[in-house]
Amino acid sequence: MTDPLLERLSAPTESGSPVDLLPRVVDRWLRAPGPLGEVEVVVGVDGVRYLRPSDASGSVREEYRRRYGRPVVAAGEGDVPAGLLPALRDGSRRRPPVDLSACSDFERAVLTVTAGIPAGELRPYGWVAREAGRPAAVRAVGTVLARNPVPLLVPCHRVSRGDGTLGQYMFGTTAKASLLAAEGADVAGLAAHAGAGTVLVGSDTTGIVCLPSCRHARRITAAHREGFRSARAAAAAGYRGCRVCRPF
DNA sequence: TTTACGGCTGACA
DNA sequence: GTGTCAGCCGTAA
Repeated sequence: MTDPLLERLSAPTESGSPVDLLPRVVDRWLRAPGPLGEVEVVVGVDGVRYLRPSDASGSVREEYRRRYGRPVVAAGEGDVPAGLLPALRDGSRRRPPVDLSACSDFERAVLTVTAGIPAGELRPYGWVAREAGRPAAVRAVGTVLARNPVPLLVPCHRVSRGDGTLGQYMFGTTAKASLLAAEGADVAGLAAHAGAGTVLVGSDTTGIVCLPSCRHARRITAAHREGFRSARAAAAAGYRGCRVCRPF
């Protein structure tokens, strides 16, 4: 550490008591293996603040400083948050703490809703907007997710377009599909539903409709499965929405 | 304060 | 079925 400001922040005070201000104003940066290749991660005392694909030129740290106005130093051995490596290896594991305090209320709401989408399942942008309390802000949800500070940890790859197609992704659509496949999603089957215009899948024995990727939708036997092109069509047919995936 | 811009959607030709 | 377009809405410049 050569920055004089950082040295002063970490120095003992005149009264002799150590100041632990340093970790509160300076974040830690590290590289870690991710499901799509190496990633760079910035960690603060309250959790992971930023994550991006590795870039040898140092642009990730530069982008972080510019976006959040906070200095970054290399992390030490003990600075890797518990749960980070398993979460990056397998999206279904328990996540490390994530610090979204630099986000706006709307961004935090969108990211929090997104974080609750189960592994291997998809929810539409409009669904996220509704669950975040701003049903009309569908487009804005896309904007927030495009800037997701912690992709993979907040699984924005599990958000799809309303017609069932995958939509765009920070790391590319192919990466989105492969992440979902690794989580157990039937990507080809979901694409087939979307291609057929089927947005919802119901069971004629229960009268319940689900989003096609919902764990309950997968259990409907072929003989009793009925596809719908819209929530309105499903409701008109007397179906109610699944309480797990809440399609409408 | 204003404007432009998106990981979108639904309607309409 | 497939384009196109206007509308929507939070951000950043």
